[in-house]
Amino acid sequence: MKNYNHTTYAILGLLTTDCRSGYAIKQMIDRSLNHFWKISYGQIYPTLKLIVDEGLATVSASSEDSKQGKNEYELTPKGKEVLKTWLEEPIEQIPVERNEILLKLFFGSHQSKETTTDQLEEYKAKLENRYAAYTGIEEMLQNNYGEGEDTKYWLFTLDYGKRTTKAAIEWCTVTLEAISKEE
Amino acid sequence: MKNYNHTTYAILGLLTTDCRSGYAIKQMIDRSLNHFWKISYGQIYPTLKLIVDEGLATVSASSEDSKQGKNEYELTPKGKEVLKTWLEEPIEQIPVERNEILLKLFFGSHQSKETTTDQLEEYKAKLENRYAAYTGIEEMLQNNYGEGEDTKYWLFTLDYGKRTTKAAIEWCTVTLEAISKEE
DNA sequence: CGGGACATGTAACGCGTTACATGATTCT
DNA sequence: AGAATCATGTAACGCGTTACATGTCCCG
Repeated sequence: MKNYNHTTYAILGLLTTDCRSGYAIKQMIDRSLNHFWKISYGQIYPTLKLIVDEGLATVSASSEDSKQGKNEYELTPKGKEVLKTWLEEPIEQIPVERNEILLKLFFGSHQSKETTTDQLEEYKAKLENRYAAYTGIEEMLQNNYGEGEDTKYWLFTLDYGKRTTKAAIEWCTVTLEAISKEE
Repeated sequence: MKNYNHTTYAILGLLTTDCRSGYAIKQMIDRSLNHFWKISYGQIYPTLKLIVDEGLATVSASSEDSKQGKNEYELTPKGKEVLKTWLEEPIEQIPVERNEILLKLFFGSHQSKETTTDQLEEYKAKLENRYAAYTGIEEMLQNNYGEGEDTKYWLFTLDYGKRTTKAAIEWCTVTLEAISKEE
């Protein structure tokens, strides 16, 4: 079976949910997968085209409604099979995330101490916002979709985001303390 | 002042340490920055060329030694200034790391439960290896470089890796428990 | 009737990886 | 002599972002 890139599998997976259009996929990712995935329209539309070309989905060019340029996609059996095959494959390697603040901190001896602490404070504030956003999504999921089988898995991924973000926040706290204390 | 990409700043920063050649830079990153940065030769050599073209470093084409194709780079005052300016700039945004296992888990309702747990177990094992590697680097740093001003900052970045990795390992544990218990 | 959300799409560009190509030095 | 490591470099390719272009629908 042919291999596709992760973006393709992500879209294939989202087509199993209520997302039926490129726009809906973008929204879903921005709202519910944003802690571990992101995507741009510049990828979505060409990839949807590829998916149709490969026979993994069909597109109904909104034949019934007034032609408001709204496309609805539906997975074919082949598309479902490709998705399932990928899901069953073992994971490759864990990625190295490039982190700008750690890169700057690595060269911290060339910074003023004030700059270092400012950057850490700002990073911490951003992480706290992120954490709050995750909590918000979590509550939304628990209220709106409490029934579905999917929800359970979506909450698992959120928990990952919360735990790692919390650990990063704690790191900011102790690092700031260490820097200020040493003086 | 002109802007460069993060790869360029990373190399500029490493040129302030003992790393003087492309090969040494690659080794340093693989050994000591691998928890938050990586780079390939395909980037290093063209970037070093750019850095010289821009007057941020000079290259001594190993004039003295037998011409064994070994280049030594040295930052110019301008290069130091560019680096410092970048270090003082506030950080942009925190990146979204794409995570294959979370993507698969998000679609976990389409997997067999066994596949899900296998993937989580494997991910956990890889995280544990990573954690052990960090501990190893930490010990090496504390033994070999205990004196330098840089070491303190390098240990901060390692601590970040350890804390977030540990949080991810704990997440694996509780998620595996939740999945096995629910049945 | 104007603004915001909905909706689709493309082209240019930047970045990074991979594979390839080459050759010197060092160790056994 | 052969292998491993040191060392530099390029070309092709894949992926993703950004900016641009276009148009509809719905609410007030």
